[in-house]
Formats: sequence, structure tokens, C-alpha cells
Amino acid sequence: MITGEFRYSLDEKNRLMIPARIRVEIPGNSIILTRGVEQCLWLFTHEEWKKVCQSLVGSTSLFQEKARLMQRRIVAPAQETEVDRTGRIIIPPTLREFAGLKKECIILGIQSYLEIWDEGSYTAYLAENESRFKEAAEEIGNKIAL
Amino acid sequence: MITGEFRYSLDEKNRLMIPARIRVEIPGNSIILTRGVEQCLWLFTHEEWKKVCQSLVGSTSLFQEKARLMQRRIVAPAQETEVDRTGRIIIPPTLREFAGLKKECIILGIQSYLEIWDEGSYTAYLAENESRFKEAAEEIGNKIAL
DNA sequence: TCGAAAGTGGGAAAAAGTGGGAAAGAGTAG
DNA sequence: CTACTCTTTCCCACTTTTTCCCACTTTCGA
Repeated sequence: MITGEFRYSLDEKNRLMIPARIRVEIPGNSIILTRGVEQCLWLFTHEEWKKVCQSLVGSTSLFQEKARLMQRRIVAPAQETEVDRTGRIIIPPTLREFAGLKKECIILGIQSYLEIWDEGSYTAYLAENESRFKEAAEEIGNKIAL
Repeated sequence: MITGEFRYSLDEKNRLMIPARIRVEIPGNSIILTRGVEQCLWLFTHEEWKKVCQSLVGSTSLFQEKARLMQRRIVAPAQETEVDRTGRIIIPPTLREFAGLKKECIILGIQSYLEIWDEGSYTAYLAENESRFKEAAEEIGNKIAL
């Protein structure tokens, strides 16, 4: 997809705007929505989702506890959502609650997928992790000349 | 790009002038804008941005915490911005807020990239870090013969 | 002092975003 | 089984924002 950080608000029908810039990159007007690792939602194109699934399902077994956990936590909650003709998607209730979406939401474009955060949670997440981020940045600085 | 320290003000449409001297060095009239490590924005040419992305994204996974942090903090906020025919760029709202840009801005040219600071923040940053700067200067002095 | 280049402000057209109404569908009670 | 209600979905029309462009002002150098 594409990158960018956008703020949109959830309306009273639980609809959320997908930024026009990002929308044009979504093939077929439909997208897969699931739980993210942190308190956010992940959105994938069908193609990307296939890759995620294959790497999760393909390399694991029904008879391994950790594998089942990953399946339940990432694969199971996934739902396909249509982008309506004005560019909005409907966030299913269980996913909305999981991500704690209230009104103001942040949409992140991270190249091959998107994330949706509640604005408050996202701000808190970044604040909590700022020092960790700076450490990681230093590390990269030591490895790479940029 | 080129070096230099310039002061321009953000107009009421969130447009910021790119100094003519620097502008001529930007290929293709379009530039990548993202969050910097401190409270400022970083601007890269496409070519430079590609390098940054590769060093961040290249060898990482969706399922690694530190990788996600770096992606969210540096890669996700990135947006491509056109330089209009009078030489201005539009600063997207989320980036403007992050950098705390009010009116007067400082543009720094640092060879391979640019930085945009709010004038107040920049002055404060320099003042706060003057002693650390002197330490850093000593350290470098020990490594380099100049 | 004049000309050219750089910078500023603002208007108009186009695009993007928002709210809400109506139709369709599901669920429930009589 | 039917009728009523509530929810969901789809679409339209209005509003706001963005983008593009023009013209004026200022600055700098000759």
C-alpha cells in the first residue's frame, strides 16, 4: 500500500473513512480486518493476508499450543470488509471493542498493511515507547551509515 | 542536498516555503516528509528515503515488537509531498502537530536530508544541548584529526 | 534605480469527507 | 404465518477541505 498517518473519526454508525490516498491502492474495494498485536487493528489486502495466513498456518500444527494461540489471536478474528462508494468501511463491533475505538482514530499506512488505533491509545503507546525508540534508533545508527 | 539554516513562516493554509537554493536540488518536485527522532520533521528525496526504509524494513517482521515500533515511528508517518510551482509544500496536519509547528519555522539543510523545526523548539533544543554538544565535540576531537 | 528572481496571499475549481434518509433484511411477538 | 420493529446497508446530496494557479509584493543584485 502506502505510508501516512491520518486522523479520522468514527461516526455513529461505526463507519470509518479510509483516506483517499490509501484507498486508491486497495484492489477490489474490499479489505481484511483483524486484531493487531498491540491494541490496534490490522488491515490487509487479500494478497497480503494470504501471505500472513500461509506463514502462520503453513508452518504450524493444530497440535501445538502456541500455534493454536496465534490462530485464535490473529487468524480467527479476521473479517472481510467492503469499502463503500464514499470510501468508508464498517468496523465490526468485536474488533472495535478490542481496539478500544471511541471516536477519534488514527490510520497508519505501513507499506504492506494498515493499522487503526484509537487516538488516545496511539498517543499513549508512542509516549510509553519513546525512550525505547530512541535506543533502537541509536542501535541502527551504530550499524548503518545514514 | 545542500546545507543552510533558513527561517520561513507557515501560512494559514499550512504551506511552507522551501528555500530556492535547496529547491533546485530536489529531483522531480516531490519529497518525502516524516517524523524525526527529536521533535522535528525530516525530509528526504525518494532515493534517500528508499535507503532509510530498507535499513528499517528490510530484515524485520510484523511479529517483532521493536520492528513495529520503528515502523510506526518513522516509516508509517511518511508522506510524499509535492513542491508547488511557487516552491511551497503542504505540511500534513498530523506531522505539523508532532513537530509542534506554529508559525515561524526553521529549515535545516544537512547534506543528504532536511529538517523542519518550530523556531521556538529549535532554539530551546540548542540551548538545552549546548553542554552535551561540547562533550560531543571533544569526543570527536579524540577520533578525528582536524 | 531598475530588472529579475524569490516570496506571499488569496480566489476558484475540484476533490474529499460527512450526515442522513430510504430501502432491504433480520429478528420477534402475536 | 404474518405483521411490526429494529438494524444494517446503500446511496444521495450537501459541506468542507484541498489543490492549483494567478497576481501582487518584496528582496537582491547590477
